[in-house]
Amino acid sequence: MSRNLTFPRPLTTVDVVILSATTNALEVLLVRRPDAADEPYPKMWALPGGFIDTAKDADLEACALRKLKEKTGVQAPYLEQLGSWGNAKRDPRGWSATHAYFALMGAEDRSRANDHPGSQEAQWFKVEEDRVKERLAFDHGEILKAAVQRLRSKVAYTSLPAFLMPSEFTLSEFQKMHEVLLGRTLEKKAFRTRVLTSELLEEVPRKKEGANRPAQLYRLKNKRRPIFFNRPITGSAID
Amino acid sequence: MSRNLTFPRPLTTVDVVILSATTNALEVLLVRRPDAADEPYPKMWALPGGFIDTAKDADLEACALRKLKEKTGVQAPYLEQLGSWGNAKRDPRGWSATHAYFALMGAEDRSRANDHPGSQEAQWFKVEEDRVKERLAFDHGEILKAAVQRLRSKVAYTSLPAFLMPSEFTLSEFQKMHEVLLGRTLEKKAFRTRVLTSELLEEVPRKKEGANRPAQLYRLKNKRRPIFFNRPITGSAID
DNA sequence: CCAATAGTGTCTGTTAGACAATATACA
DNA sequence: TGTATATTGTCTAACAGACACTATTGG
Repeated sequence: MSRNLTFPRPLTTVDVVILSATTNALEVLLVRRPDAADEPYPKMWALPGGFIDTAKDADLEACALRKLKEKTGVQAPYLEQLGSWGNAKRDPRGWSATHAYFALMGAEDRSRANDHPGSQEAQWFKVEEDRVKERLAFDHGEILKAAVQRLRSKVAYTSLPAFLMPSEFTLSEFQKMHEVLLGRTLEKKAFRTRVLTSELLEEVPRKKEGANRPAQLYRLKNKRRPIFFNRPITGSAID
Repeated sequence: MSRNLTFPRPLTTVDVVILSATTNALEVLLVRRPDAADEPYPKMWALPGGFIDTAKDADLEACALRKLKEKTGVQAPYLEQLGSWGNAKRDPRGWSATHAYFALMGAEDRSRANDHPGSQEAQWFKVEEDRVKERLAFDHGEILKAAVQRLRSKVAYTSLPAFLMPSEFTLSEFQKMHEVLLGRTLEKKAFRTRVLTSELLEEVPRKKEGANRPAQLYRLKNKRRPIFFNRPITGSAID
């Protein structure tokens, strides 16, 4: 069957869609492609990623984490395998396949990423709908789109938005994050009941003060695993 | 950054977890590894799959479909990307990564697969819990487990079980399929209401006769896309 | 009539959606 | 007190879970 090792091997990369959010918008971290004659898509913006280092990377996830760390200095954000894309045309150098991951980064990690002295020019781009304004290298636009769609669809039935929050936050801030991701307002009471009756958050003995009634601060009970709700929250009907 | 093309390229394969079901159990199609000196895991059972043919395969999914067709003769079953597995140890020949897919095959396609004169010994194995009795080649046991878990978790909130049914079936048979996959009985009324109020099925003008009241036969409205329910069906509570 | 399976009626419990009402800060 | 935001109360609708009941076939 497989007169195996003689098959030409596809180029293999790992790319990471690193997402974070301001109070207004979802953002993605992109890096600029090198400007060299032998590099495809020179100077264009692209997802952080690149070839697997078979000497350093024990497995695919380790490779994704390495790239994440190199670009942002962040060790352990929420990380999920997104899918893989491979075909004959996506890379002008030949048949190539990429293993894509997506990472969510809270406010503290986001600032750390901003301070990180990367070897490559890197910048946060606002995500509108499911794309950035720039045309990206390779099929990275498509991969970004898949990541954003995955995140958006999971917002309705998981606690993923929690991984985009700072370490302490109010319920209103948490609701606002959901609304930014969904692009739609949510019903306050339904949101609060849902969140508070789940085992997602715990109170911290502090309030956020302002020119109004202070708001209870909460933090995540489990910084690693998302929780799954068994009914979606959608705000108004989708029809 | 990437002094790229000089990196050693991992071995790259595509594997397919082909699932079908009898009225009693979920089953998976496995093939026997060749018995040759230069082949790893000789004579062991493994998932159908193998190297990408960069000349023939336009993309990863085309490669998965090609392997599916080669092993079963089936053209277009339900096919979904499952994930990728890659590390230094899974293949003794070196750093390797596989892109895994999973396919669901209805009764007719299942018989067609049985009749298909494959180039390699192939056989259906009963899946118990989330494994087969045999130890599989490579990390295929782990990949199978992921496929079965994905299928099982989707049973509760999608119409995936429909893709394991024959082209016409009764609601009782459909319910039984759910029960086989979940390993738990379901409440008849809740099941029927859920299915019938969705847009999943349409009646065919025929009944299934037996030594009892004849049952209405139904068929899938859309043979390609699953539908998503917005509440899970679980039978008894999960606690 | 009996056995067996198909199919329905109806009540309860949970939780999202809508929206009004109340609470607590600062200025 | 007024303004702003936090927090709660309450009613409704949708739908799963439980379980009893009726329907329709062959033997």
